[in-house]
Amino acid sequence: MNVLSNPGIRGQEQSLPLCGPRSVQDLPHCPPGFSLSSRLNPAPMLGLQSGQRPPKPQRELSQEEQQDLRRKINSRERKRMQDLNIAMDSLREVMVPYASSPSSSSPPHSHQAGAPPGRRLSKISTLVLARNYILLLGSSLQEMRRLLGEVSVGMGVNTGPVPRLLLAGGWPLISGPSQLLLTQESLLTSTASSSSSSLASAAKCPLMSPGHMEASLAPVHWSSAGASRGPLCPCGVCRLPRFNHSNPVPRFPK
DNA sequence: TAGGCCATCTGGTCCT
DNA sequence: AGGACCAGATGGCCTA
Repeated sequence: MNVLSNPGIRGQEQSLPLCGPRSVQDLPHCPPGFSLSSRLNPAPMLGLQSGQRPPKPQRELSQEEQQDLRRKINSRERKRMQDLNIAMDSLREVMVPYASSPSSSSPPHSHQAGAPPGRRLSKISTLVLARNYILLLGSSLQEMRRLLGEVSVGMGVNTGPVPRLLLAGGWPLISGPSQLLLTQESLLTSTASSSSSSLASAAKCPLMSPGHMEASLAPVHWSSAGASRGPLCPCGVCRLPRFNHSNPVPRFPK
């Protein structure tokens, strides 16, 4: 039986290896020639080029040893992905205060009684939002520095107490990541359904399109003025002003 | 029912 | 050698 077919068990800490069509439980049914890896069961390399050393002869592992090793590898991979999901959840907590499922231990689409409305941000949405939020913070910092300079010049002092604008908390920029989601429009129709539909339209976001993903890595120049005036992205996720990427930068080489 | 999102398994590659 | 990381494959769940 595949535990994935058991609702509610997904995402929970699995101390035991999964049983399923692709689990180690079915290894005995694997076709001839199946190998866990070239390291576990060194087989002739089909694409071995001349000059390359053939793999060192290694001890053949028994079927039980192979299964144990495969369980260990699977367990590590599961743990790794769970850690990744934990980190993603912590990022979601920062980005989306109304996330319905704060923990990855809950089914991603569950609508349990008592759970807050709305849907958990997808991974891609979380990452795009985080990126945009970081960019916005950077531009806010720049704007703050610029205004601080103006205030200092106006007061005729170079150094002095923090301007009252800052002390009063009236900074006209962004107050938190949720502002990336709760635009004026969404505030007017502030319902969970609108949030869900906005998230559903994330896939249509031009910023998230494959082509734009490349360009979106380029440095962008934001300003609070531009953020308040420019046309907003039609997708419901980022809801950020469109901007032009003039100098796309290459990805980091793998 | 199709599409999106996800967890898991798996084999390969790289690093320590 | 063992672990981390990655990407492809697969199948389940959910929503429109």
